[in-house]
Amino acid sequence: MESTSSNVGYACINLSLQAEKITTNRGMIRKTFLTKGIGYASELALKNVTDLLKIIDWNLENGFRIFRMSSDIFPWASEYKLAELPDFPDIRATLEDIGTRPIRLTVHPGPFNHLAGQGSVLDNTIKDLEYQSELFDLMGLTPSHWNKINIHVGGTYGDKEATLIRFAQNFNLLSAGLRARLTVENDDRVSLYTVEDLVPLSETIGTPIVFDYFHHSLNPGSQTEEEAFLTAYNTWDVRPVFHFSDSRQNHEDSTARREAHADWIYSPINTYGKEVDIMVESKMKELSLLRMRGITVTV
DNA sequence: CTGGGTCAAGTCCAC
DNA sequence: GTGGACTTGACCCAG
Repeated sequence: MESTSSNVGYACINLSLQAEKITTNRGMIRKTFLTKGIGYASELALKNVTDLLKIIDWNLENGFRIFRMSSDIFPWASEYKLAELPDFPDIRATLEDIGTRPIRLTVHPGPFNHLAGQGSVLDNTIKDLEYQSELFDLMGLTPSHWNKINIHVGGTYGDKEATLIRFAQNFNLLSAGLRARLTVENDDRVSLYTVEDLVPLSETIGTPIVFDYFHHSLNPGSQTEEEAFLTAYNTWDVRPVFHFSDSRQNHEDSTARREAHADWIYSPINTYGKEVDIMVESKMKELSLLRMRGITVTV
């Protein structure tokens, strides 16, 4: 459901509720899945979805109107169809309930998704992404970039441009709903993709670019932050979602990897006069946003 | 009940 | 060449 002004949200985990065992990350290792099968997967999925609704309602009560869902709500989702789960009727009813809430939901599927990949890598990617899209369908949400399914290109295979062309070709293998939801994000390492690198892809397949401020700072290419921000901004057909985090190395632990995210947020977020939604990626989750409130509002 | 070892997936990179 | 990291550590079991 669309809201009319900029929002700030966080990803996957609510630390306040996690302390009360309210979580959407219940899963199992392979051995357990092989022993217990989809009956147990169904049980965990129902608990995850039930808790997802609780987290969403907590968000609304606390003024958070955008949230990134975990990609692991359904354990071993690639191994069955959702409708096969014994608890599917309850799961579906809960997802429908979630779909009525006035909050912008997004997902960021795992780093194993490589749409430019080949063979089983590509097959697994399509399966995973389609399942994420099906979740939004079950929530009754019309396919659009409002509920983005955001991924990285995931690798260059030794040839950045050829890989983007393969990504664009494989994009045509996806369902219409998934194509309407997919977005791509700039990478944090210089061997991978800057915002500028992703522009031709975006122009070819109409997929908006998610601008990640921190990744840009580590891999700016030839653009300033403002230029990359505006380049990405102009690829969107709804209000963008951009990612923000601070550097752990600069703010908390000088020995940390340069790509590591800080626990908290220290810097103001410059949105260059534009209305955008901000997905904050900090280890302290909603706590960092509560602490940030009133200090760094420059939207 | 907890600490430690282990855990689906692909790619890149530091060691 | 191995292991860690990635959008998020969680699961399992021996003790």
